[in-house]
Amino acid sequence: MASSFGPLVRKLQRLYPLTDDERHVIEGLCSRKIEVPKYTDIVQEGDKPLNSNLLLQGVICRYVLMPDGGRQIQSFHTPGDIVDAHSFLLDVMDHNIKTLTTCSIAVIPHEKLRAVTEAHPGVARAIWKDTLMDGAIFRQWIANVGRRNAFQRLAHLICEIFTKFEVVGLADSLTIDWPLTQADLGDATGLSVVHVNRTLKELREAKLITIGRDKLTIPNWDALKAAGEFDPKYLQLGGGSGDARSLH
Amino acid sequence: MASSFGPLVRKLQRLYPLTDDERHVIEGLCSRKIEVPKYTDIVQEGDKPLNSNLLLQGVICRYVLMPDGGRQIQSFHTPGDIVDAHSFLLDVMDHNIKTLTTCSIAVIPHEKLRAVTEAHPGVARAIWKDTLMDGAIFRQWIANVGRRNAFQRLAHLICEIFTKFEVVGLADSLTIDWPLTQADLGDATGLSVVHVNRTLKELREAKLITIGRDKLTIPNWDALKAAGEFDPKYLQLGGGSGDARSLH
DNA sequence: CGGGGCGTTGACTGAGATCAATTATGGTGG
DNA sequence: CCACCATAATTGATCTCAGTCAACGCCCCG
Repeated sequence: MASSFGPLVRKLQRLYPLTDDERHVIEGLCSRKIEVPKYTDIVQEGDKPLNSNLLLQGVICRYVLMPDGGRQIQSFHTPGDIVDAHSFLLDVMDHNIKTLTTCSIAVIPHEKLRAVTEAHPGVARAIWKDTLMDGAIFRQWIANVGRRNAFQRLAHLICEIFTKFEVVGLADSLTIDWPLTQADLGDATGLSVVHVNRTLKELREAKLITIGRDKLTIPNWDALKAAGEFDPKYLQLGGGSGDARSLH
Repeated sequence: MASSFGPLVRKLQRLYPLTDDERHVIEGLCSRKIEVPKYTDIVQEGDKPLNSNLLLQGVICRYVLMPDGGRQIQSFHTPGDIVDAHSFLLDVMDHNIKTLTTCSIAVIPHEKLRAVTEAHPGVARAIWKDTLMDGAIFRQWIANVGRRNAFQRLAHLICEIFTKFEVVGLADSLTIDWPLTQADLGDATGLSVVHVNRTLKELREAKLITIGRDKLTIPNWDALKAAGEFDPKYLQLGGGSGDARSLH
């Protein structure tokens, strides 16, 4: 029934009941569509953007560079995510955003966002809720990096990514297209590349994952979930009003 | 001029221009005021709150408990913070919130929040922006825990706390009332208590901090800031329309 | 077919955890 | 006012997980 709508409407109505009117308003937010090649920064620290970016296709990460040259990835994003919704209200970017694959992106001017959220409290609330969910994921990452060992951290992160893929229909049963290098994984979990490599090997040997030719397979979801202490509650997949497909 | 308003209005108008009307509406959000003793959980994981809590006085932390009994603190809060604004839109709590001192708290019913944000887009935007700033702090913490060593982590955290205190007038020149135990610091930075102790000693020996009798003094702000790579940009103290006191 | 990025492995090092005492510190009841 | 107890801070000794350094293999792409 909602198949004529784009990924943002599909996502938001999973979070929040939307009227037909609101659905059309959201669909009209996008001003133009752009294609962005792999490994391209779309926003950089210090920028004062006038648009937000809705990811339509591909995978994107958010990261900061440390003074010593290190990098910390703070989140990954899948289609339907407004990767920098917060730039609507926070004027200067405190991090960078980069594509990890070729991406298709819809550009949403802040002035449109302003007009629409002013006129439609329901739409404002839906997008607000979306930004709050990002916050919930950030909090999880703090705990992941602060209190889990390498094995658990990677298991948890892989669970999160897989789930995000699955929700937007990018999982083929037990496997997904894997967009990350081991360096990316290290920068996301606060580990060195070498240690990521060794820990992935352990995960493979424990039969929790299979990696081959840009594909990742999770043969035993429950085992990986347990290893990473992964509880998808924080991803807020339960509530909302969308077609509540049961996951896993 | 705004002295007749409470800490929330003072904070929000620092973030966002507010009309007189909006100021009064915000002031009217609070339904009742409660006093909460030290070390008391005010919200717990799994709760489905019907109210949000505005901190009027005292210090509060947000934390999760890990399966192995460990604890990860995810944020600290000072007066003017709505410590669980997100519970307005995310129905189930994925973490706990606890007082670290005796606290005075204003309870804001979600239904009031709903009515007010629906009728006043400016108020909605101000509170939304506030939740986005929390998100910015979470992101900083990911980087702090993921990519800095013990010395830097503690320096950074102490800078953040001191700044938050200063903004709401809780700093007496170079010193503040220090509400944290070393265990708290460890749980916030992902370090063990023992190592926190040793690292604080280093910070003392480097003349970056002084701790005595529940007071913390920062004799050399610039040095501590440099040690923690602290850049207050993410706290969004610059913009807004409040009386822009220059800090430091 | 050569070079650069990424993955893999080994050897060594080190920051920070863990274990175990000991010493403040502060609150409480007699 | 003091004995007592719990909590927090401090210190030493030892261990370990993860970082660093270095080399090598693989594979894709020009």
